[in-house]
Amino acid sequence: MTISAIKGMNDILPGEVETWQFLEQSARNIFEIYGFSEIRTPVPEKTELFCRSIGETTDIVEKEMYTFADKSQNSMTLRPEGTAPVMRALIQNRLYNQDSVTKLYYLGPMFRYERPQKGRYRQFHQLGAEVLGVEDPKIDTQVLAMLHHYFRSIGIDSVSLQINSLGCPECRPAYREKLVAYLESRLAALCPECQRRYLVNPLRVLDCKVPDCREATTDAPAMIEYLCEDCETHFSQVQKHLAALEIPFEVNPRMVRGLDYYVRTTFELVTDQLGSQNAVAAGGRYDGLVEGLGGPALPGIGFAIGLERLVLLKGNEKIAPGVPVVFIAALGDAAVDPAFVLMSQLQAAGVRAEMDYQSKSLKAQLRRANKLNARYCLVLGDEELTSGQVQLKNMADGTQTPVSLAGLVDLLVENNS
RNA sequence: GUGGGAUUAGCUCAGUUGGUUAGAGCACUGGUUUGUGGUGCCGGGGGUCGGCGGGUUCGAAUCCCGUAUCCCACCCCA
Repeated sequence: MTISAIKGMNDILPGEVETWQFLEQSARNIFEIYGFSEIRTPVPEKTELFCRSIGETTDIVEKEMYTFADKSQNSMTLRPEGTAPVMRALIQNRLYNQDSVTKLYYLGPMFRYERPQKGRYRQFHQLGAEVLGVEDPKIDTQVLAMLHHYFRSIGIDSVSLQINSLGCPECRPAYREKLVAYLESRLAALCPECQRRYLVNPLRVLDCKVPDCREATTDAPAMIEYLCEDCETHFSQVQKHLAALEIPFEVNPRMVRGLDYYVRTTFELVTDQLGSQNAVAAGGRYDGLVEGLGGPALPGIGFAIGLERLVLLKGNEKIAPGVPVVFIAALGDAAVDPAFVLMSQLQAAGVRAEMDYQSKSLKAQLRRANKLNARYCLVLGDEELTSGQVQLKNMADGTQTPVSLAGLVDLLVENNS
């Protein structure tokens, strides 16, 4: 039996890794324009970090974390998301002391123990950004503008932006009571799952996908109708700024978050092209999180993009792999070593050169040159070695140019640039 | 955690109502033709039919049960 990768954890292979690199490089370019710096944190963290930030009763903490004890019996967890570790690093290293605004982005693998399916894996990758220290709604809009800019730059337009406000510790409790009372009056019409959770997590019921539940809750009270004055102002300012920047969006009063730390503005970029995994990016404001983790009372807002989902969206348009500039075919055993030296010289000079490492027939070598889509091809045999002249063949149009072996490197270096 | 589908060559898949030595295309490889490659033709290697356990049968790749993995959906999320 051969050894296979762990369930839900995938290799990223040549042919698809080019798409990843493109998406990552584009993100670095765009995020830098908006003043973000990269931060890299460890993959495992103390389990407590996630319990305290994400919330004890969330699905992630309750049943999806990769938690284990190390040899000293300390409980550690492979990070299931990126925000909490970044906040931990921010507090530990006092990054907030540099400036009144801290802008960070991260990129890396996350782990959740779920049943894998399209666009959802046990090891997956998130690309996220966080802004700390600004409560002004302009920063909410700024973050959304950057997200919008990024998606435009990578050529994905099949997503739409949905926003909502979850209120704050001032106004949410009162709303929550109203919602629970409403749900209690409709309890019989809800799906069993919602009947179980309406007390623990009533907002979740609004996001239920069972048609009957949606039907039964069409006139449920919405958080945005019960926002306190400050939250109301904040939310309307975000929308005003979005309109000013001509960023299309729609308000979805039923959108909720799976993590407990979110307040006020929340948002998702959704698509209809990935089956049931419709969220490609999501995020929101988390004003109490840093303080809750023992840091200063810093407001924060951020998002995370699911890279596997982004790759799936981008996937159709394959990014062509690099092609060799020149392929060297060796004719006869005596030419193999000189061909190898020539190839090495070309590579050392910065020219992408290829040959066949095994001694094959000339036909097989040339077939490989064609398969690799090399731009030029030359045959090196006894004749060429004694005369010092080779025929450089242009594979596209078939034309041949006589070139001296001595001048070949210079010619190709020039041609390459 | 709950459902549905799948598993046969390196890859994509056929294999009819169970019936002898299990097939195709691509890929790989040898030869040949074409000016030293792209085309055509002729050959070749490669599979104990995912694994294990069990059942039905004269006979199982084929039917049934268990188990593993993958995919898809639910749940949830990015």
